[in-house]
Amino acid sequence: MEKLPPRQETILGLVIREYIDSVTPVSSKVLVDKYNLSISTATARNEMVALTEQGYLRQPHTSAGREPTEQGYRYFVQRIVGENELPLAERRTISHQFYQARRDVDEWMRLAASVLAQHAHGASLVTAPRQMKARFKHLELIATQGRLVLLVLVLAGGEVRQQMLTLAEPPSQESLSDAAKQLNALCYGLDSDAVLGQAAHLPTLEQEVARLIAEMIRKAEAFSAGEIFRDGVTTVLAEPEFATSDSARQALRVLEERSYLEEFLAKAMSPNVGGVQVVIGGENAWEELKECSMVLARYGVAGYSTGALGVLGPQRMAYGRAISTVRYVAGLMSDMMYEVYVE
Amino acid sequence: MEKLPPRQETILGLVIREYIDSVTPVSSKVLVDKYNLSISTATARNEMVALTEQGYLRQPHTSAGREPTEQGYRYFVQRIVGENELPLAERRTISHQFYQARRDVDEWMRLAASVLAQHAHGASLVTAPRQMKARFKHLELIATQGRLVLLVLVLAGGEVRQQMLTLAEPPSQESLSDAAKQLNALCYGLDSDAVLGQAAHLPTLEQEVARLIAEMIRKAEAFSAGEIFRDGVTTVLAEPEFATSDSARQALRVLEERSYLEEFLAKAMSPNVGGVQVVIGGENAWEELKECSMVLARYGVAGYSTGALGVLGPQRMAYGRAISTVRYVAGLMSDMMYEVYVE
DNA sequence: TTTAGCACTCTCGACCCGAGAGTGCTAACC
DNA sequence: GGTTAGCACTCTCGGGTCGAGAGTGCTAAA
Repeated sequence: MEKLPPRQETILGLVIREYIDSVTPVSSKVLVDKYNLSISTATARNEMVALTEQGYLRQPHTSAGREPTEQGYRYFVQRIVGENELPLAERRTISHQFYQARRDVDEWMRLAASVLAQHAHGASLVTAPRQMKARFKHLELIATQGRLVLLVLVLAGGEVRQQMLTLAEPPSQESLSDAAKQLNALCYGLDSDAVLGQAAHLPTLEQEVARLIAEMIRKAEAFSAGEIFRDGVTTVLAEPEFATSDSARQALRVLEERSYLEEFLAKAMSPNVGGVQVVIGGENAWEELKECSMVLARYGVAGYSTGALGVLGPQRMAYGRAISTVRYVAGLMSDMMYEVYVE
Repeated sequence: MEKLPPRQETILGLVIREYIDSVTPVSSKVLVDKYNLSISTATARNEMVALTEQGYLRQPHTSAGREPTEQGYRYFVQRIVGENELPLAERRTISHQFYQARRDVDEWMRLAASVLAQHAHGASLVTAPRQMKARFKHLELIATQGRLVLLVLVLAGGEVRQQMLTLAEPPSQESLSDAAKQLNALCYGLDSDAVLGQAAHLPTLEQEVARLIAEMIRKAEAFSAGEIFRDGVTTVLAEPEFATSDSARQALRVLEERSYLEEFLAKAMSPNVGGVQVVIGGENAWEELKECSMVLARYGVAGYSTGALGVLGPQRMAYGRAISTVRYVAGLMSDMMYEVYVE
């Protein structure tokens, strides 16, 4: 993306800022008046014509003001907003919140979603981390009623998975504990294949459990069964862009449908500016996100266990805020996960 | 609610059915034509006047058709829809889906939400079950990095909770295992107070863990940290009632905000027709739900571990379907939980 | 008690119109 | 050459009008 002449850049930036504020096409008059430009409206108009011809601005109709195009936003994000950090006060608040929740593993992602929604002013989403290479950490077998057994599997990294298991006959808790003990000793630190390898030379009960475990580990690698946390959906729906419920519904569908989101986040994985990826208007590939933008980042420990988090808003979202918030929260989450991750 | 004369009841039922279909005020003409009534439009009109005077129907404006009032829906639900069950074929499909997921405890609620949304044609919500009287079942202490310890607590009923714990100095996995073993033996089946009682005469590490456990158990009783599963939100937003995003947002807010929902479900706990509760138009108490109705039920094992599930839709939802679906799914979930629940 | 007939009412969409905002262009100016 | 004042032109938006159509309530007859 070529660099624009300084004055055009200034004007583009101001048009975008003003548009984000007012959500109405920006006229040359308000631009000059509101921002005390030392040029006349006619000059501003000339520059705006140039920007329109180059595709950075658009007129909804003749004799209306200008509004930014996707290309305009992209230039804005890449060249104008810059790499500013979140204000110290906000960073303090956020890190304090995470500090207070540091013990409650279940709470981390919920908190991340809430913080993102609040500080980036958008709908946030946070996926539970997925194990790149899941490994066995600990197993617990618990007798319930009759022939049903509850299998609790802890993976390296602390992820917990549960499954039911039906045996041929009611087991005693002792026999289960023994089996668990043996498997714990045998499988510690192993991956899915290795666990399966162990299964071969084991008694039936242990063998059955081992097979099940191997499958659970594989599943954990393939898909995060963990949920997707959301917050601030209502807030973002209040934005005038979503006044017609049709576009609201489209945006929501993306947030709701898991498969969709997975695909999307996969594509958005490739790291960009400081690890933060900005997707504007679905980048022509996502019909549903035509009117939206997303600011995304991955978090976690690279190569082991990572998830994605981000913010969705209308195209005219406050990119600066959003980018720095997403970057900061992703960093915090990564740090916390690093501490828990077991070598 | 008094019983209406048979013909009025018929007409009320038909008006509601037709309104649910067409979402436009129902005129005497379409009523007589479409349902082959053996009365004239004038007679139908007379009855409709009577129903309007009694508050079961309403005219949006003079010389428009009639639409049902909340009172009308309520009569419809209580007297007309009856207690019909879901068709066998659908019951089979559903129970088969649950059967396939029977092992995957994590999947149950997600599945319930999906089934409800699909079969009852509304936005569904399912809260994770909450322990009425949570008791200790099993504890696992896992060393991570440095002084951090991951505490995995399994409660009676299979609910799993995780917490981090920071010790004064890095522990060995053996010392942790020993502590866990001792506490498991000591605390099995105990409630929060009893666990706290045990804490007094224990070495520091065990004592600290025991206190933490007691607190976690108490928390589990007070609030379901477990999430709320939703499905079909997008579908219900497509309904014409929610065309203006304002009312859509109001309805969504109820679905999004946890505290809201908790309060709501608490109120809706009192059992009603076959354990299923129908809340129409927020029953004058819930401003946000003015345009919506909900069909709710509790599931789980009474007195031990229960959650709530239900469907939210526009006031003109298909009550018959919704009620039978909710009842059936709640029943299935309860059965499955009963099997897992450990006496 | 039911029904045919009819006058009456109200909504809804189409259309028109004028005010106002904002532009693009031209010509003068620095 | 870049900048600016002036001006004609264009398009939207809100309000008002109007006629068609739908549906009612009422009356009187069956």
